[in-house]
Amino acid sequence: MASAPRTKAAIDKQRAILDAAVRVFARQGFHACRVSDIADEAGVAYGLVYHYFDSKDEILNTLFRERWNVMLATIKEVDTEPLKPRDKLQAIASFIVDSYRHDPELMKVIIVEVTRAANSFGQTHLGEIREAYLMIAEIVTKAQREGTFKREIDAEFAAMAFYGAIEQVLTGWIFGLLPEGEEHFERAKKLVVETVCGGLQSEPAAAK
Amino acid sequence: MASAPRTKAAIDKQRAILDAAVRVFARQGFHACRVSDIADEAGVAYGLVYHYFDSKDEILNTLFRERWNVMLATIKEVDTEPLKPRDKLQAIASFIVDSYRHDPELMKVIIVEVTRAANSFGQTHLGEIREAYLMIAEIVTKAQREGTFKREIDAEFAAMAFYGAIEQVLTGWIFGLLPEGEEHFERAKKLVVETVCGGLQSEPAAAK
Amino acid sequence: MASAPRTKAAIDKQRAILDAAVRVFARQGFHACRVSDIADEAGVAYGLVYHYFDSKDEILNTLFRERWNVMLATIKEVDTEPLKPRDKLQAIASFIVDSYRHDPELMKVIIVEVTRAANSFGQTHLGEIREAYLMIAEIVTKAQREGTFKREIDAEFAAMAFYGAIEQVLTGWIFGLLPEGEEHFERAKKLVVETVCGGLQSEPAAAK
Amino acid sequence: MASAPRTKAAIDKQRAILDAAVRVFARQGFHACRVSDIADEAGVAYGLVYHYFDSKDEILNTLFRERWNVMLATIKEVDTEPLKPRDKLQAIASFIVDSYRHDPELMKVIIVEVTRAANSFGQTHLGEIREAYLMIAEIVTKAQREGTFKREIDAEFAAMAFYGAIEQVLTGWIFGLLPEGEEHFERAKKLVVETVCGGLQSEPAAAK
DNA sequence: CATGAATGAGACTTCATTCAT
DNA sequence: TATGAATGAAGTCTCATTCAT
Repeated sequence: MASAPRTKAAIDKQRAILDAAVRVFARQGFHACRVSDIADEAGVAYGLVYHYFDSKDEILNTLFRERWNVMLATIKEVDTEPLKPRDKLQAIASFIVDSYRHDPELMKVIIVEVTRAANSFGQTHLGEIREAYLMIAEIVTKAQREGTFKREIDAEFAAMAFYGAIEQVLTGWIFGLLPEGEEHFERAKKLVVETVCGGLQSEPAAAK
Repeated sequence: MASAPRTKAAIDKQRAILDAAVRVFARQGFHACRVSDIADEAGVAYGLVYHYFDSKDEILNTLFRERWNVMLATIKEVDTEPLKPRDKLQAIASFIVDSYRHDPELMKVIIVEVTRAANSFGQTHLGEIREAYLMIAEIVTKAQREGTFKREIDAEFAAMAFYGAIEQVLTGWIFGLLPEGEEHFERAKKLVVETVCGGLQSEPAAAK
Repeated sequence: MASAPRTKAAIDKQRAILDAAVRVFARQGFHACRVSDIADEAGVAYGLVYHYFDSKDEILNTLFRERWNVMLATIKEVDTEPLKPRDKLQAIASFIVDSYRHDPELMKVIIVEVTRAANSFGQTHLGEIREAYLMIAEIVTKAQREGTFKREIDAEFAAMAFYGAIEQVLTGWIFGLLPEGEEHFERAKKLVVETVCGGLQSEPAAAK
Repeated sequence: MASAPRTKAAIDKQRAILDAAVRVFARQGFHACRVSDIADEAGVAYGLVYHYFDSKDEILNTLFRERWNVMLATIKEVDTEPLKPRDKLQAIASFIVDSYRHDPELMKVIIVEVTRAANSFGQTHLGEIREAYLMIAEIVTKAQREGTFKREIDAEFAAMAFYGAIEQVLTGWIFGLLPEGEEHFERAKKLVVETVCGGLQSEPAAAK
């Protein structure tokens, strides 16, 4: 960080810049926006952005880390609770959907600019991203050991499928391909877990 | 297109540029690479790229359309065949995985630069992308009508989850998070369908 | 000056800033360093630098004038003393070398940033710099009148050669091209005068 | 170099940029001028400067090397000729003065921006600069071995004094402190050698 | 006196695109 | 078709200076 803010007011300014960056990144995309757009959106002078951040990159890195750390902490906490595997996945799915509900622009930025950006920020945060996948895989592994989940589906693979399904639903909202709104968010939480855990097939068919 | 190639040699040149672009986009990312990088990779003069393409954007657009049209055609064809819904999804999953197996760089480019790029190419190709989702959803809808698939999971939603699961597996390969290789590709085809159609839960648990 | 310091403590602060500036200018060069570097080096707040100085330029100007005035005073004094011309030049050479010995960083700054900076500070201080040359030339002129020095070498020219020889020796030390240390400093004082006054040629050859 | 020019016309353009840079650097100083000033002076588009050079720095580096290599070659050649030591130094002094006469702006740039720039370009070209000093010192060393020059003055030291005397004369011209013109140039060539080799003192005085 | 946040002009550099040959 | 020189708009980052407290 270019300069650690010392006063309360300074911290607020830094926050304002980060929040403005979310809006601008979400609206225009990281590459298409200019640092001056962020400054304008935040209502601060151009130079102040560089007073608090070393570069445009660092702003996105900061945004990603802030949110991803919450996610990692959540998954970690969920895993320690006495829940059934499916409920653990349900809690994670709910958290991610709620993250989107709470701040869709931030999640858009994270998904569009980081978790799929194999040549730029995704690479930078590979370790942190992988950590989330591994923790989910761990939940699956435990479920397989206790017999709740099928053993023939590799845990790491299952984790990717699960996470991918959720992220794609968010992508659907982001692109305007799926309907948004309270009820849809709640429904999505259930459905994604029902899909990945219960499967799309009806019971009789599955019982084939 | 800047200039439709007439001669055989010209068509080859254009192809060489497209193929070079795939490698360069995959290696450096669309934004990070320069048009001169593509020319160098293709072994042609800088200006020639502009003889065959109007812009850097058009190169990516062309690459995407070429591949996506094949995908759309495949899904369309699959849907007309007398297959069980799950086998249709299996065929689609196989096609996508094979696409990656056949040309991982191209698929990397499509996933990283287009299907998740909500502010740039993703927006440009939104119609085509949606078309694929809708066709998959249509398969699900029919399956639900005939009772093979559960009706409580919205077809469009199911389509997104299905597609997202596959794309995430490809993303795992792209990022080096999942192991690649013939056997893994084959296994992935089965597992993704087993996960989404059959569910992660073991029968007894599901039967609960 | 931005604000003439009144209290003893204030004077010390201003001195600390000047001393810090010498170190920073010597280490990074005037252009490459930032005002904040000076503040950091001095251990004072950024803004305080501007409390004592109007600009970054003024700091260097102050440093130069402080030292150059001592030099001018010294030359002036030397000239009034009842010394032989060569001894006068010897005294000047000694003063300059001692200046370097006493504060090599300051002399580095003066030579590198001022006396050769034809487009910036050198131009600003042209009058003062010329004054030194003229006083040396005056010594030579008198020596020529009294017959101690050859008349065929223009006094002004001789002054430049003399001063240039010394400054180049200092440059050699600054660049690490000539060995430093007490004995070298002492030796340099003698040699530069011996070179310029006595000449490099051995007597027989000169007597040719 | 950013791009090696291939055609005759391209080489001319590159030359035009270098020549323009000399004028601009000499007039405003390296730091004070902008790349656009160089482009304007050369009558080319801004971007073309970067087509031929990687950076503003590289332009100066190129200018320095071009000239300095000629100097090194000249000194080397002079040293191989069957001349008396003093005549060798005379040849070198003449070459430097002629360099100034031929292209005073280039010499100004080299002296002001490189040979005394201990923190930037001087450091970059330290090796090449030292090489010149060493070759001159070598001439002195040989002269001392054969008895032409006094042995009590270290050769390296003498080389610095000699070179410094010349450079200071050029500096005098650059600053407008010494009169320029054909006759002065010719006179300077002789005087600098007479000063450094013969000494300022008149014979009787030297015969002390 | 002292602090460091705030400002914004300015410069380098990049690179997509055009053009003359 | 083919080449690569030429163009210039645009964006990031720097940093001297100002200002509110």
